[in-house]
Amino acid sequence: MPKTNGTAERPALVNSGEILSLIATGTATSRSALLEASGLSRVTVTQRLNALIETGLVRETARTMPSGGRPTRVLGINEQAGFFLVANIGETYIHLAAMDLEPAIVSQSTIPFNASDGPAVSLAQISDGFDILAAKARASHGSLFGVSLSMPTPVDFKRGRVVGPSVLHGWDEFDIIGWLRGRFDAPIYVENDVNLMATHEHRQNFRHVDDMFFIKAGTGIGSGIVAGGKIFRGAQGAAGDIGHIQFSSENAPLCRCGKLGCVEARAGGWAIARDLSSRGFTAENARDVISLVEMQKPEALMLLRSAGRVIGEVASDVVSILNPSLIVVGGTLARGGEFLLSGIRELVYQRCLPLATRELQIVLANPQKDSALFGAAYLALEDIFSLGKVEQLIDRHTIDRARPPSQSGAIAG
Amino acid sequence: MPKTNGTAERPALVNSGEILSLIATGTATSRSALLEASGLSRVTVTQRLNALIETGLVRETARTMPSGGRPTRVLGINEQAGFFLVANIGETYIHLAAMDLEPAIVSQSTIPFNASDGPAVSLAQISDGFDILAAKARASHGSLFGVSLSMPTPVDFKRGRVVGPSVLHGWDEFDIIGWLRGRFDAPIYVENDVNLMATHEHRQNFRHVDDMFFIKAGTGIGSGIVAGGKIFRGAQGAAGDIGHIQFSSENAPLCRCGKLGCVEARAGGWAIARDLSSRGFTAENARDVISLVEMQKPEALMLLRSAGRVIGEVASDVVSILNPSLIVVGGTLARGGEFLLSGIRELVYQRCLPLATRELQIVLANPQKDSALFGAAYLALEDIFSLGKVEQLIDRHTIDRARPPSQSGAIAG
DNA sequence: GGCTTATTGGATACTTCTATACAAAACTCA
DNA sequence: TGAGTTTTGTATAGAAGTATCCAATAAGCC
Repeated sequence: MPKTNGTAERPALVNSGEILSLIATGTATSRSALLEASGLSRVTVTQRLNALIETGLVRETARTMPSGGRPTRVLGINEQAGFFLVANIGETYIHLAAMDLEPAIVSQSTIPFNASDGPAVSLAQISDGFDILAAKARASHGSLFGVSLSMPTPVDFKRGRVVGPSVLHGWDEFDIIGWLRGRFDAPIYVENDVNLMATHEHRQNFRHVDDMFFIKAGTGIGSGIVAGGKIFRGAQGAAGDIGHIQFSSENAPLCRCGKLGCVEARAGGWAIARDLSSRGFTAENARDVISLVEMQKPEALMLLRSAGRVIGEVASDVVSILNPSLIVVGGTLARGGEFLLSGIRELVYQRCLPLATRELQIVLANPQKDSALFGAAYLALEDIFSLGKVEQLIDRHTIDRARPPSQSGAIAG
Repeated sequence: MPKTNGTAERPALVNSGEILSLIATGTATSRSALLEASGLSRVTVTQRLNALIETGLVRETARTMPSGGRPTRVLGINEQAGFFLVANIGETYIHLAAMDLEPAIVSQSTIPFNASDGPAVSLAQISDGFDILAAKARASHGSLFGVSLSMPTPVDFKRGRVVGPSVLHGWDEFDIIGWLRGRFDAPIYVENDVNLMATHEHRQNFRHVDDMFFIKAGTGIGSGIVAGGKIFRGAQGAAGDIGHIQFSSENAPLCRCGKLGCVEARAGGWAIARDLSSRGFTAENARDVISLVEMQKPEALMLLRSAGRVIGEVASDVVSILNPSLIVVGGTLARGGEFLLSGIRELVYQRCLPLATRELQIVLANPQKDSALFGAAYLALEDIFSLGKVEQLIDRHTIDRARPPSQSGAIAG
């Protein structure tokens, strides 16, 4: 007896998940590549591919790839077959967006964020904002494929919770996924913002780099580890917490965390702002620091370069421990360009053994404001299209399509 | 047309690799577990399993597991179906062994090692030693399944070469795998000894820990990273090189590597021996240090504890960066027990955020001399039985068995 | 000992996938 | 323009795997 789900009337769809996964992840984007990658026969691949194209999930793109003979048609997922709802929770605002499967932003909005409101209130505000974006997106982009949240705190990814004390009082151990499941009928993801920025940078610009280290130098300092092409999270999801590594020395500055001499207290945006303030400038955070840097104030340049050396000190530890082939420096301070980078490079090349540095690249991230949003979309995208879970997506999609031909416009609120 | 290989006459063997892999890796060790894990039907599993048992690769063990009804028979690979040749290259000696698939040592030998001989001479000596061990092993343990080498230097695992300048002059970039392929017709592996010790410790005692950090504190200091259950090697295979992380401070000691203030120059066995010598003791290496510790010499105890604090300093960096759930301390200095461990614990708990330490365990490794050998065996074992490669093994094994006629002439077919 | 439970083996009809061959399509290059 | 090359589609027979039913087996439990 066939399964009692969306694939019931389409036998060829039953096992087509593998094909969809290969296309979505970019592992195989032509019919012949699919043949090789899947190990299936041409008959089977053709059959399943046609079924997928029929559902609208996959389409033939206009592009072709030269082969010597008849060029191969490039396949891709139809970016408009579904959409994600993503949110980036910042310090004082929340950035919401509906994103297609490219991923690209379809529509977006911003709402104020008050950390003291607690999770239930803020999640309700986010959900309300999502509802508005979803109503628009549903008209042009099919159904909701996933919800993905970027948090400015450590997150236990598996459990979908903020962990450890942080600026977000009341969020610690709050069941975010559980709460959102009550409002949205789709897979839900919660992840730390730095890991998402690292994901975006990797997928967008360095997809073929196996081991990458991403440093976010902003008001605070954090990092994301890409090991074997995947985000490495550690036991509690706290991996990459380089901001509070301590260096012992005399007159170690006091950190926000209560310890002395943390990296962040020496090189974070707030620490540089602190030092600039004591020299008579007005600066509170990383953005203020960068403004002064852009005005070419010598004190700001000097302090930024010196911050680079501090970050370079941790970076050299990381290089010794992880031996990445690429370090990407992002965050607000990265807008300071070479003034920051040169200090990092200096320390890494000074301290690390040549074996680890001879093929090491240290570069700036693309300054992009929505990096965490894109990372959040990639996270959802890749999980949803992963081998074990695609079949669910296919079911979901075919059922949704079977329902209304959706011509009549308005959606009630 | 059937494949023209060892499985030609046994159709049921053709796709039985998955079954074998599941059993060998311990993922599924009973018939019902195999059914679930493989997703195949019982008929197919039974058929393939029988084929595997017939070849002698798999056998039913005497053990059973209670189930409420008829207990399930526990399956396992037949440890005597094949053997590995493994070698651990030390500073002045090479430890050779033939190991079964348990893995357990079948027979062993030791030959002197002279680093200045160069790779060709030493590899020839190793191969000669292997030949003797193999001749014995072949009589009782089937055919050679793999050759695995443990090196006291950084190794680029993928390319099978020693990389970076080290104590082993002439070995840098020498094609070890290529050389050994001329002598042995089996897969060949070369890996750094610390990674192998970490592998052994993980597989033997902490198989279900995902993220583990292994510190080898001996004459030198190194480490092995287990991330997601697998050894993490980094871009050049140089990951885990914590011995040469520098701490800036006044009167930083000079390291063997030419830099100032490396961890090894502060806390390595040779550094403690150096400090003990300057206090009138006779000590050259980690073993000498431990002898003095075992004699309860206060100076030795003090220096060991202080070395623990230095190691703890790097360990705390590692905890911040990787967030492991377990740190295992091995190597000769670990024989100093709590005197070493307490210093490590002290610094880690002092420096790291509670989130990262609240479930962190810091323990001593089992003091076992052959740790690297076992690690080398596990390395070969797991690769050979991995999903993509088992089929080759089956071919190889069935051909080998078909060749030497045990009784007389032809096998009925 | 009988009852229950769960594993294990085997036979059958049926579904799914493959191998193979042939044909058409779409590009390059001379 | 036509030959060469590779991709793509489809029909067919046959191989491989599954579902299902029935039966035997080996424990624990009362």
